[in-house]
Amino acid sequence: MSIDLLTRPKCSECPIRHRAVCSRCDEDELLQLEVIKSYKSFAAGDQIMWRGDELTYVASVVKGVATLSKTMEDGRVQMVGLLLPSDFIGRPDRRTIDFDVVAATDVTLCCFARKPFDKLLDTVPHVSQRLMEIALDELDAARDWMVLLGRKTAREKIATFVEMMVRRQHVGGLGLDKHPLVLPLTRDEISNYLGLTLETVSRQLNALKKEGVLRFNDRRRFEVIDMQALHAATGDDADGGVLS
Amino acid sequence: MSIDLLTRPKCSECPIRHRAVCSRCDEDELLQLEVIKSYKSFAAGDQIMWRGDELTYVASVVKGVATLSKTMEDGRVQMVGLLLPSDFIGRPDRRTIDFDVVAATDVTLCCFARKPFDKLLDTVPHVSQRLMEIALDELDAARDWMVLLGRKTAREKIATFVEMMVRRQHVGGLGLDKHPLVLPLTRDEISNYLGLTLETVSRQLNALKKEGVLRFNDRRRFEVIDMQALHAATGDDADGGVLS
DNA sequence: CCTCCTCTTTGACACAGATCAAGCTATGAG
DNA sequence: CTCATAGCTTGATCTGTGTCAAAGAGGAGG
Repeated sequence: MSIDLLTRPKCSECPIRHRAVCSRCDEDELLQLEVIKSYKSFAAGDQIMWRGDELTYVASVVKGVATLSKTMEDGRVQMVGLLLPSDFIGRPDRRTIDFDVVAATDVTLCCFARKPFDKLLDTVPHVSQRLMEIALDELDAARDWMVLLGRKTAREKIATFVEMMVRRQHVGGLGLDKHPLVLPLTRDEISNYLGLTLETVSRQLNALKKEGVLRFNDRRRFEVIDMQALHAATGDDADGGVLS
Repeated sequence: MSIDLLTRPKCSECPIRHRAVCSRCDEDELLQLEVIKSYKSFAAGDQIMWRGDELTYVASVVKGVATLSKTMEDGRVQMVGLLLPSDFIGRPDRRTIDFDVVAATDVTLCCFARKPFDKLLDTVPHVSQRLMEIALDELDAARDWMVLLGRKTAREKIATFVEMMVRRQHVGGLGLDKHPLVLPLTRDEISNYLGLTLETVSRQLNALKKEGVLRFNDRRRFEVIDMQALHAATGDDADGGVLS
């Protein structure tokens, strides 16, 4: 999965130092990019980009969680994407974005200036292919989310969300689907992601707790007691469980 | 808008006869494709592709309307896309699709065999760029739809849908945002697109009729009496109205 | 240690939309 | 012309979530 788009740690101990590589040929063709990349940090709650902003750089999430969301005239909010480490912001040939990007936790981005990046796309072959893959992955994710938003019950939405958190942290992280899992969003943010209210999120989360499916230490830290029951509650096909 | 992806009418009177062109350089670089393309027709209701099918060809819709939808284990259905004339089916480097494609009306597709098409992507530069644009357009559309599914009321959903039908038929068609508009989907299909039940769709549509916003001849054919009221009912920003 | 502030939980109640159930209207076949 | 069928409308009722309100954590700063 898109771990090595354009940024990859030079050594695993120092997750901040990335280099640009081509994931296809696995060579440092793009080492030139080293020169023009930079890091930006944002505190939890900071706005990273505003809807309509000129995109002066593209970026990859190194650390933390950011949200993409759209706000209606009257204030209703729908989150349309969640950026975890290794996810990418930016799109070739688009000067602006049509949603807000906000740091949900403290976030570090690895940024590439727009112009050189665009030129890169023309010169190095496989990079644009990689970007296409990313775009299609996002499209698939968006469509799955449409099913969730349009047809799933509150309980199924919550279970799906939790399962997704488990999977993403399992893959990126250290293994062990149990002990050290984190909910990187507040109840309110989760509700905006799932098309619910924060009260409903709270109730459903506590229902799963009461049933012994989840356990919470903190409000944010939890573990899954009964993975099977969790999956059963998602409403998804039986197989989709462990697969990427 | 993506009218001239890979298929463009040779003359406007004969919309069936397409040739492959590169929309960037506007040259017939791809005329070779003439050789390997073919037309397939489907009757309303026909399944065009099944979820998980091997994609042996990519295609462009010439005539008619097709739907993309996902079905949950227990039968709940969510439509995740609507293909109108000039829309494209298929994705580079993906062998399968994860949803069903069904003909909502009689449909004619302009098909290109998979293999030569893939090779084309490697050789002709701007085609893959065009595909990227298409993918990003679809992604934007999917995200707008997420807002609709997650946050809009039944009335807003219906109004948004109708407005979209007006816009799409206005652009592709002959002009005149009035008289000859068609609802290419049944109430049931619309409900699956909007995350509602068919009864709610029927009620909301008739509500708009009773208020004098719409008028129906047929169950399928309608005209917009009060465009402004329609837009006001969508819940969208004031400006988005007439823009592409 | 206390206090403020933000996030969360919990309860009571309301309502939009789902569900269930007839009945209606076209259209096409025989 | 009649019948059958598929799609649509309309009504009555139910229910899952939203809404409103109040009170309970937990952390940060003094």
